[in-house]
Amino acid sequence: MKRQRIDGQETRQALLAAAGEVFAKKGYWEATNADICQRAGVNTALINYHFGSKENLYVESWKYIFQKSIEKYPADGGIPADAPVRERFYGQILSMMQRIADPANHDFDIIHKEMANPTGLLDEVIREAIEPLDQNFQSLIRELFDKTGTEKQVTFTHMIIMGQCFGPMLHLRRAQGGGDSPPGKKFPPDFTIEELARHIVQFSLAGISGIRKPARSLPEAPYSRLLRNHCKRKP
Amino acid sequence: MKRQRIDGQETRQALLAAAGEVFAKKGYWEATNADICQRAGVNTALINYHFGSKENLYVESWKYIFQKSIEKYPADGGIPADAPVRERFYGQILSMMQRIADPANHDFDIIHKEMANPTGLLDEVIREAIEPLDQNFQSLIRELFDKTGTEKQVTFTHMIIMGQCFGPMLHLRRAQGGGDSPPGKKFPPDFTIEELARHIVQFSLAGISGIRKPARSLPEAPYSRLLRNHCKRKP
Amino acid sequence: MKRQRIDGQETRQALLAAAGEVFAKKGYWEATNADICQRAGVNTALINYHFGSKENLYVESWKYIFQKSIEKYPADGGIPADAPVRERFYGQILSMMQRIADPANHDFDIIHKEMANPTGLLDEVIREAIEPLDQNFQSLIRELFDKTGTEKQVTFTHMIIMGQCFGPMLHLRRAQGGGDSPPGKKFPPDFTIEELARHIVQFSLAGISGIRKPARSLPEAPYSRLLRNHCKRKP
Amino acid sequence: MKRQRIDGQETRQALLAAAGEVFAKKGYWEATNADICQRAGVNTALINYHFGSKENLYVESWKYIFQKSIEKYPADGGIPADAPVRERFYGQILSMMQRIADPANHDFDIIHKEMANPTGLLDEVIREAIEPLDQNFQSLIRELFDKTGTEKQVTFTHMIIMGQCFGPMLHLRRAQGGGDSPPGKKFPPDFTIEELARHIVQFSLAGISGIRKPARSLPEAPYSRLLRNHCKRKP
DNA sequence: AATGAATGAGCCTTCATTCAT
DNA sequence: GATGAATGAAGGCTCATTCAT
Repeated sequence: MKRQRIDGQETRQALLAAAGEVFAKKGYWEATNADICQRAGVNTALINYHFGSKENLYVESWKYIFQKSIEKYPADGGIPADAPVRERFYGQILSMMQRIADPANHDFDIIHKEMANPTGLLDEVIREAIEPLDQNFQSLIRELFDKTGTEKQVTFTHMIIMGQCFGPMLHLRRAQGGGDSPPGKKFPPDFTIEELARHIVQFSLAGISGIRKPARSLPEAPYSRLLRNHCKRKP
Repeated sequence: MKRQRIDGQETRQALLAAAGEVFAKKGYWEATNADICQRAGVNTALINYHFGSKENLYVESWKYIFQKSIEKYPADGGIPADAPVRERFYGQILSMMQRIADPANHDFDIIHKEMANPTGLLDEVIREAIEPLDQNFQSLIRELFDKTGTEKQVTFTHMIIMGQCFGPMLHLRRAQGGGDSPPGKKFPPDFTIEELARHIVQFSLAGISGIRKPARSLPEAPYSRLLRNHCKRKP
Repeated sequence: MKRQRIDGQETRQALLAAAGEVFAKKGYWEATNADICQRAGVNTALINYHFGSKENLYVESWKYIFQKSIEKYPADGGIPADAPVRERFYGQILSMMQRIADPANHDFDIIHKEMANPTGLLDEVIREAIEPLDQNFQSLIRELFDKTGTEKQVTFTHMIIMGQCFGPMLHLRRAQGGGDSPPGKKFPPDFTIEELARHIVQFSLAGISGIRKPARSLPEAPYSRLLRNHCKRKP
Repeated sequence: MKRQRIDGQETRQALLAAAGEVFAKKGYWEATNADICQRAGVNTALINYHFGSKENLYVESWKYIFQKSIEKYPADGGIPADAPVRERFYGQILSMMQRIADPANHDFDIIHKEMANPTGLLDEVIREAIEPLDQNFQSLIRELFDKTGTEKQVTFTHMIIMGQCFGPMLHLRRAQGGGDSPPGKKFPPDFTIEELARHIVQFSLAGISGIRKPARSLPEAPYSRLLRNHCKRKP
């Protein structure tokens, strides 16, 4: 009993969506073709028929779900381009966090797994997708520095603000994922993404100000000198 | 031709170390016993002889490399307990980042992989190892708030400062791992861990001040109202 | 080069039959999947494809060969239900012995191996299959006692008549299996199953009569008293 | 820390005894050298040191436990050679059954496993041990026939009386072995070996009489003719 | 386009046996 | 005589992929 369709598009899409979910949940290596096809309700052989290989499906499915994800949560968070910079800053941060936090979205889960356990298969496609967003965000930070920051300060600040956004989201995703993994005491019992985003914005605006005109320069002495200095970077 | 050793401890340690490297590089599922034993230069069956199973080796090897790691980089960063709080803050952050950045250390790589793709095997042992450090750090942040912060503010701040530290380190580890041009395109060409740590401290101290007495409350209007509000939290 | 079949049933049956033979010959633990698949002429992985596991194949194959066996030798031996009890007695005994003796049948070999070396995997399925036959036979014995026997006498008699049937069959199976000179040194050179069955019936009918009205009670004295009395039964 | 002994005899015996128990419980293939040595409290390598191989240990251990067994329960059951034949008959049967039923004895368990699942390793040694007992018993049966029975009648009778003794013992051993395997409704709740032995003797004496002078010849007609006649014996 | 069957490579584990001490 | 460590050969099972239909 074959489920014959007009063309393969329906099957293709079912596979792309199912693959996104399974890859996001289990990662590339633990996910099996059988898993994916079962969830998609199609025959196992169709992955190779439509995509040629598991690797290809992996790439295609990430592109697919990332596109859906970015459509649902545009990068600017809906803030007009002529709004004050703080508003746009808040908009981008909130949008990013909402995109990650939405349990229906899986693109970030896969990115995270790729960072932890790279297959290398998504390197190029993720870079292409993320780079524009990244540069957008970085120029916004540069704007917040109001042309007073060095390049290095901007880069560092960019990196650590991204860390502020992603870090807590990892815990949130874990807490969402399995009902068993302890959310830990870290999460206040009643918090919203908006609240956290506002905390980050407030914290970071003050942080940037602190970088721009250090109230008191961070004391170099007396103990800091003692700190060991093991890892500079690979020669 | 049998390679006989004085006692099994030598082999045990070789396996623990090799396992740490391989698990850190490939993750639990991609790592094969053959990989590990080849790197340790021993017979495949010895994993089961010495540890009973791959799972057990995984747990034991993480405990082993974490202990080495924490010995090399003590949590306080060498700052005495009676030093000013800012010094101790810097000490903990630098120590944490150095511990992660050191290419000879693999404990964090495994933690990261566990967060992205949990096997569950390390849940208990990691929690036992990390919890004290975590609470130490959190009480330090509470101290920085000088009893003025709410519980939620402290928790949020803790979470995002951890994010500041880890976020950049993830990119650094990737840059170290692959043949990518070190220290990765994301990093300024002449950066050091100490420099970044100092940036984080300066940024965060200002951020905490900003949270404690907000210069101007973050503008709620007019655009913020437009922001969508999708994900609160699962009840 | 793939050997494609109309449907999997052909392969399934080939595996069930081959498994029956191999399990009967070697027992569960000595039998290897490779053995079975080689005999069935199929790929090793097909056991897991069709049955999920070696254990499952074991159970399914026993059910399969037992069904074939009982179809070939119905329990009543072809004697109508209204025939005299002695005829039905003979019928059941002969049928049972023929079923065991037939070199094409393997269900009893497996039962015997399970009794000697239980895997436990067939416990339920064998019990379900054997119980009705057993009760049938026991009620027949009760009928032969003509309501004069105690419950214990009936039970004992049932047990030892079964022993009469099985005991010789075990030797016969061994003689069939090995290159031993058939029908084995234990057997008269010109014996037939029917002849042995008739011997058992004649012997047992007399035995039952002897139990019902003991000609002379078995002498208790004088030596019997000397007999040691080690094993009563575990309390 | 080596447990040095004067000579290996102590270790040898410990291994022989432990091997007997383990082989009896698990059979040759499921029993592992590690099992046996653990129970004997000695090092794994000693099996090969003292016996050369697992196979050899198997043979030696059976000889060892059989000797112990036959010493404990002499074949004649303690009945003098000049006692009446019925007494001696009873003596041999009871002795045989007690030897099997004694939970401290394992020789029969191994014999049974060898019959069900022959390794072939014990063929010769068992035959040598059993043959004298067998011939003894057979000549006793011949005596009971009082020179009236044909050779075939004596052989058949011998075989089925052995079956009477062994059959019930198999159930008993199973019931003794694991507390979980259902003893089944077959066993009267309160029975003793002596009682059962007496039942067998009474039954068999009557049976032999029935063979010698059949009260009424077993009816050949009308149904017996219908009985199928599949398995004569292998050509 | 779609399916179920089939394949082969590879993984973790077990275990009798051997070796150096 | 005794020990702990080490070895290598399977064995059961998984899974991406291929093939005939």
